[in-house]
Amino acid sequence: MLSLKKYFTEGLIQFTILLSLIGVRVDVDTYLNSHLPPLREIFLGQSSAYTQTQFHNLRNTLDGYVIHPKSVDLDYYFTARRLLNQVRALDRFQVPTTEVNAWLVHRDPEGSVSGAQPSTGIVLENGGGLQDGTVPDNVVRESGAEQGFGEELEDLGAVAPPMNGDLTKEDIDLIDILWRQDIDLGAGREIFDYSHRQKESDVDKEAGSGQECGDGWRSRRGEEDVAADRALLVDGETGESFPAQVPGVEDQTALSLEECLRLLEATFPFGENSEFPAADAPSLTEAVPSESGPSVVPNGLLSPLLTETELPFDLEQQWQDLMSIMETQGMEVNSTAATENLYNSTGGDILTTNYSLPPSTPINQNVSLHQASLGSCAQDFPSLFSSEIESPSLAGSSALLQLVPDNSTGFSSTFGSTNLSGIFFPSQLNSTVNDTSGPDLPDPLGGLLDEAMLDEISLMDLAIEEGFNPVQASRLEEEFDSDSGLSLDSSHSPASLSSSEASSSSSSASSSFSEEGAVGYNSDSENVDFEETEGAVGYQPEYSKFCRMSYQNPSQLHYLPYLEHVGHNHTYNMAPRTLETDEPEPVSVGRKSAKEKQADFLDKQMSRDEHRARAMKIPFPNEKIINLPVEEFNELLSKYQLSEAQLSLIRDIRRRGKNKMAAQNCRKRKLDTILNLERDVEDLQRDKSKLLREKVEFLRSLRQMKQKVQSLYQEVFGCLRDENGQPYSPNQYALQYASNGSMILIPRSLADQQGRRQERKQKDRRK
DNA sequence: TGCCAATGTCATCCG
DNA sequence: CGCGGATGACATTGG
Repeated sequence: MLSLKKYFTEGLIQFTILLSLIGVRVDVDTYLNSHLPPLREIFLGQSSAYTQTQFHNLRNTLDGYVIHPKSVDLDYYFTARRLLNQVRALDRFQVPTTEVNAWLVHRDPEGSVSGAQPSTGIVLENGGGLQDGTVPDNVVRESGAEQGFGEELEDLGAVAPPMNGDLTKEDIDLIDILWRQDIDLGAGREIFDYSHRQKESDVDKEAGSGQECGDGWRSRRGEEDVAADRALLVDGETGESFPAQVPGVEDQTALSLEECLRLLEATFPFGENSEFPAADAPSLTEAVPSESGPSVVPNGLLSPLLTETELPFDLEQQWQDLMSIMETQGMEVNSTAATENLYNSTGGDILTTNYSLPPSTPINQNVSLHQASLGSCAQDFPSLFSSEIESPSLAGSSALLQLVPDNSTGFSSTFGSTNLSGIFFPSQLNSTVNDTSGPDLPDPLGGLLDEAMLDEISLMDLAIEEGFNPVQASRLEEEFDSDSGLSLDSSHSPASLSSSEASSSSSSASSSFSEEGAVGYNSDSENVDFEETEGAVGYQPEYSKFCRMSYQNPSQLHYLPYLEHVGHNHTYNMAPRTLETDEPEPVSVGRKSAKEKQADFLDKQMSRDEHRARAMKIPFPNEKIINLPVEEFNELLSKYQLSEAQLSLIRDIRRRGKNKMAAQNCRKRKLDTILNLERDVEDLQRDKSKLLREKVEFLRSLRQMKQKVQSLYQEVFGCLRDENGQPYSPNQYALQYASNGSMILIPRSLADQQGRRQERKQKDRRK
């Protein structure tokens, strides 16, 4: 039997969770223009047990959302609404202002290092370009990436799904006509969209907080194009504008090599986490001492998400993803002039001599990177590279060009010995001449951002959208101001309601509401000594406030003054006058018609047990029968000479009365349990949504970093020249980080070898 | 009159 | 073993 009960209880919980989940995903109330009651209403019932008489006009639902079916809690309501607004604010993809400022503060003091631009997301969102890799033009690819970003936003649910609202066919036709009339005025069709208008009106109604939520929606449609013209990118949700300049991508042609390296460092702050060993590098490189002091690493380059939050997945995984994505995409993004120089035929002949060189016979040219300058520097090379390069003695026949950054220590600490060649120059490049059109392989990160996940996020956002409508507050206040139909005592104020309910819900929030037991709901009673007022029903004032049985309206109470401070006297089994004496007396004296009315009224209010008690001439009120402790109850019984039938009835009354209270408590508990579960589900969904959003942000940051690294790598690589002043072919050579922080140029075959070795290691480690 | 939500009651379990 | 709380199931009530 116990297991059976447990089964049912768990079944109830599961059912509740299931319904909540359904209620989120199938947002009946909002998105389906439902004529159905809100979901909660479906399984909790439309009306309220305790507020029916108080809020019979309220329907207990505002905009389809139940505040509390049993007792309205304004504190909770407004708190929930405020929190909901905050959550909605979280919902928007935006870089908080403080974080943007942090980026600016941490920027490399040299203004030329504009790769450290503060805009975290959109403009650097070139991952799309990385993925398709077929568009040779950077600018085009960037715009495509922006589109991809927009789609991503939409996938994330940041954009309200289209809905038809309550449109009838006439409405649609009218809209069509109006639209055709206005279309030449430049009005977009969407302004006739009912949902759009509704959303806007909602936004307008949202004071304060609405600004952040709603404006973005408008700006998404209205300002998007304008923003693009202004070279500003507008966050689809927040409406924040970001400068569209992407110095990190295009303007870096003007960067010095030194700065680029610093950028590289800052872009990869993984430091000790870098798992790329220096195993093979020392044999290939000859360390050149660093010339500079402590490195200046603009950590601010990193997305604040990366630095301030716990990474959702480990860096190792990120590295692997980075490796794979770079391998698949290779140099495809690189279409700048500098890169193209790498592939022109002029350098080919010279480089071919190096191709045949065995990797075991490297020579160092000892070219310090800081001596070179990056960018479209092809014409500057003769002057840029010192005689060391041109010197045959130094160059020898080696294909190994050692590049030493001026802050090599920082480099080594951050990169270790990293086979960048494995990252940037996939093996396919060795066999393919067309470097600009890399293999169109799926982005390994794409799996993390697949549609399913984005759909999930979208649903989560929808779930978050489900909540208190801004209109609800005002409506609730109106309802409160209006005649609620019952105001029995002074404690019956919104404040006392909310406070008492708050205490109840706070206790239940800690999952301990059941510990209060059957009498747990009278603890916060204001008129504790109500029991002294004879005739009060057995259950507690807290309960009586919500009890439907106490449906006397104030006017009736007017001529029942003795009930004013009792309030719920429907279980009286005696006429009021007789109660003071505790003596059995004929009930209906009938001296006056008013008195008769009173008696009739009381008769109607009396429960069956009270009628029975009166019929059996039980000499004390049912309240005492029910609520007295056993000892006192027995004492009371002993005072009177009662027949067996009377005693039996009294025991029944006591049993039923207690059970009645127990049932009420039980129902309230059940309801609280369901509500708490519902709240928990909402909280969990909110958390999940938040985490998913953070994940997306991380992935976006990672993509930015990859892109930065890629472009910087290409910058660096493009500036390298062999002893003849010709650029190296990325087909044959690759840059690699050595353990000592230096950067070396090694033949591609060697780099591929190392890359494969590392891959194997990673696989082993995963196992 | 039927529906439905709220409430009451009974039976039962359980501490 | 009786008391009383808890609770599922059913009955009653009232809108």
